[in-house]
Amino acid sequence: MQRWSKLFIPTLREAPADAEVASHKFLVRAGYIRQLAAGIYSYLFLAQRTILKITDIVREEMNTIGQELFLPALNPRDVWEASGRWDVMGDNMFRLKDRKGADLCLGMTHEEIMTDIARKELRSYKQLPQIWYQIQTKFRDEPRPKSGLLRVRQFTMKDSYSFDIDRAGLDKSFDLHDAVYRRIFNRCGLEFVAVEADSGSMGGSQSQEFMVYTDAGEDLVASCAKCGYAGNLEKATSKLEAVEDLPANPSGKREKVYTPGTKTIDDVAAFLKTPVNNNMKSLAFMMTDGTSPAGATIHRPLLVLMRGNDQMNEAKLSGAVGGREFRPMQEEEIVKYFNSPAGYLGPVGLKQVRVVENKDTANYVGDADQFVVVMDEALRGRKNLVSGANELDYHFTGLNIGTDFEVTACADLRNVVEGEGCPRCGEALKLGKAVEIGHIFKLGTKYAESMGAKVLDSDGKEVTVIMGSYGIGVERILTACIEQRHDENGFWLAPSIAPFTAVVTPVNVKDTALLEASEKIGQQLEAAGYDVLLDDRNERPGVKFKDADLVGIPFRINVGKKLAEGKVEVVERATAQSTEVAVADLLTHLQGLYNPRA
RNA sequence: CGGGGCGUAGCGCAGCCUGGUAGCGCACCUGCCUUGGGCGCAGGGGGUCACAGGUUCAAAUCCUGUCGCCCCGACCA
Repeated sequence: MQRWSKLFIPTLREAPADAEVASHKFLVRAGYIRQLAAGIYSYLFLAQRTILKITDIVREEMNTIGQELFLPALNPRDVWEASGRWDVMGDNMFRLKDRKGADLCLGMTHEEIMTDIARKELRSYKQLPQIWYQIQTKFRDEPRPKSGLLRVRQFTMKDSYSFDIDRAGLDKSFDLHDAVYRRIFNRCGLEFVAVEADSGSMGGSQSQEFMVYTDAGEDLVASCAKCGYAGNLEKATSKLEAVEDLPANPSGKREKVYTPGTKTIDDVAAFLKTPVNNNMKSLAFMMTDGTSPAGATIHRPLLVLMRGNDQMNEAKLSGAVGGREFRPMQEEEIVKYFNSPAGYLGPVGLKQVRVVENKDTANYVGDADQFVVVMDEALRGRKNLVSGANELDYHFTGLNIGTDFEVTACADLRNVVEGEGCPRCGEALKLGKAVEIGHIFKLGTKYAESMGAKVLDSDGKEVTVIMGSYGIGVERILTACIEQRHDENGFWLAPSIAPFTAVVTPVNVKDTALLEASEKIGQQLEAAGYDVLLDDRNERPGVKFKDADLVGIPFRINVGKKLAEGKVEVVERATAQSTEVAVADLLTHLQGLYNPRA
């Protein structure tokens, strides 16, 4: 049992002016954290206690499927060069030199180090599968740290890596993590959703994020309350209502129409008196596409075709062009490639690349001025569309795919809009901001291949091991809990991760009967497995109640004037519900609310 | 990296425009008082005014530069 009067719990009446989100304000006010620099925080006593409780849960659950290691945060350059990520990580990686001038970095994640161990030590399929995990500090030089502990430059991550001999093994390792993650987040008292996610340039085949809905979040998630479908906006799709096509032009062919001063889709639709979704929006980008024989980066024009009132998702486009980088065209580039001012662009008459499929991504074959044209799925099968004619003040009507223009590829590119139908069951989708607290995905052979992690299979043949990568942001569990469980006075953590499960509050410590009874109660609860904080400070009751409400402890036991009748008061922080309980019944009563030994 | 804002006591802020003794609330220390929702009274401690340079008899205040922090955007394995 700890005595508040002896502890360092620096609570504040006011939040620092630079705190915006609830978790940040309360973590500072409740004396959990103090900032050292942008995105770098010291964890004080209460924070450290809850983080240890969280990692205890993580460790306990992870031990059911894997083995804990502890790997260096300080990494030599060559390991990261072996995977190719020394360059890829760019400014996001902290880099330093040792006294001999050798390059080192601080680990952002540990695929490289784990794979390095695997390639040096694993020899046979008989040693597989393996699941190795660690709980370690990670360093990322975020361009913009923000929102307290939500986006920081130094944080704790549980990261694990699976090594399997085949796809089926990887599927199993993935499913094991999925199940364990659900248990971990449930035990921490989080309401979360598992969502389909974009695997990005990691090249994974399946990727799932664990998200907590909160306005403090930076991701957008679409989910279906009926069937449970959920997807990151970068991945989510929806059932779209069919759009009625316009009738064909009387000529049966496309027609060029004079549309003076109509630079936006809405202008064109209004001018032609056609629904916006019968218009095709043309978005022009410049894309990098490999290097020329001379070593120069090739820049290639990229045209994206969307329905008139759809928004394009950049992550989806990135996937559609094999992860190549792109940016919007500048005005003079538009004129150069389209021979037309912006506002009247369209796909008709553009020179296009040929596509040669290889095993990973499409190869574009053609001169550097030849276009890649990617069309959104929502346009597939549509007829008699309207689009710019690549000429000032003119648009085409009656455009048909295959007749009037070709596309290089067709892909899902649009952002789902709230209220659209769930792709599985048709129910209206909900869209909300969310924080990512965990991510599991199938890496495949990306690192094992580039770094040469191979074993012999049962036929004596050398095969590359298949990997998965699985992360949990430890501090984000804490912040997400606070975002989910707070009011104007403070927050309440789940008893499993709260720094203390109960605070015993003698209303007046000068009254020795109250203090002694409180101590006795505290000892009794400790014996039953509760972490008890005794608020023995010589403060007025109001001060103690305010502090207790602030710091996240789920239960409070008030020891006051009713003690004369043998009664104390149990207050549940989450509901503010207060119950008078005879001291003799206190333990049973509390166990009914939460039993640490259960 | 682009845009905006802010740096004055532990926290929240005023003072700066119009240069002249550095202030307020909370917190902290001492004493008294009080004890069921941040109580009251009296006394007290604490600030190189982010840093550097300049202007001036005199700079928290005006000028220049630098650093730091926050917000929006870009970015984000």
